[in-house]
Amino acid sequence: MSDRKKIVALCGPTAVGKTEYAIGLAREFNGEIVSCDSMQLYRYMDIGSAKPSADELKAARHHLVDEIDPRERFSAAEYEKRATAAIVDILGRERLPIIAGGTGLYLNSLIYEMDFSAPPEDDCLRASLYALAENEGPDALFERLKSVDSAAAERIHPNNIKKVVRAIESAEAGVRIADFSEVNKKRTKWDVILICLVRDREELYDRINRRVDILMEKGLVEEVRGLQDMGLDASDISMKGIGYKEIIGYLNGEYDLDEAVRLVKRNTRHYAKRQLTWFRRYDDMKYFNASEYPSDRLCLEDMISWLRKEL
RNA sequence: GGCGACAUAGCCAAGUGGUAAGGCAGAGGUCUGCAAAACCUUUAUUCCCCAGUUCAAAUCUGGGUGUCGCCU
Repeated sequence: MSDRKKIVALCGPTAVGKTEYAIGLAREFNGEIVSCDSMQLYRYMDIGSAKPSADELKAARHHLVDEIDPRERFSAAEYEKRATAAIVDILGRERLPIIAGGTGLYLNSLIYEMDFSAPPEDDCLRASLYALAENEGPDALFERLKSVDSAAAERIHPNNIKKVVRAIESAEAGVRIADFSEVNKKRTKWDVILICLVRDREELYDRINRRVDILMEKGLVEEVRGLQDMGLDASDISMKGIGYKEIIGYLNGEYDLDEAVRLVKRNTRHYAKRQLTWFRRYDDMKYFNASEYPSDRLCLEDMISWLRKEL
């Protein structure tokens, strides 16, 4: 049909088993994996982010894993740039890019033309806006948003201070942030075939709970201690990741280790649920429920044969 | 066997005569430069059971059942 190239995106909630499936697809279709994961990007954060193992990284070429120093500030805009470069590179070598991961906003930036031209963060202004919310309440901050961008005020909840601040910051610099619902132009460089791997909720939650226990056995606490020794603390973006922020709380003496583990499990379950909500926005998503197959191998085979027809 | 306390949603729990707080878990959702973030919505026609008092009972009375504690 069109001369646009087809690429694949394998998404799904955390702990569903994406890594293994993505490698399976990469092997079958001469592909390379472009990670779409806001935490696996960071170096030194191997255990908590459930990064692919050394063997898995060898089994297929991975991009955007282990690329960023956790002390750096990263953003969706930055991801979009790097991932686009990786995809162009892979296509240039006549191989299939397979986007794999669960970070919805990042994925979205590769499917749709998102306008990241809005001004970047202004720390000084942000600090004063947060201070305003702190001292005079979220409503005072919200009034300011109304005066500079009434359309944004229509769709942002007054309590969502982070978003209100961003909208004010952008509007006062001259660019009103766009409404997500208006982002409907697909990217012109490629067509993304969307696949979502899911499992029955109960099974997924069970996998999450078990995975957290495994991360603990692998030495998550030691990993976090090491990151603290590197100078990282709760204020770093990378340390907002699930598994990191809770262990930091434990190391700071806010609660005991059992409580930290309970929080990691709970927050991971909540996260998986939010991811599933996000993916529902894509009408053209093809779902594979691994719980409906007797084995992962058979599910992967089914996925491969479906994809073969699509490519 | 005796005495006492308690019994409210999957869990924790407030409520001592005026029509069931809150938290957690669960479910649904929002999303344009921190996204594993941030935020929103939602969950008991009924308070262990039976009878009684009252205009009105989760709240008071009697009986039953159960749990826990203490004593023998």
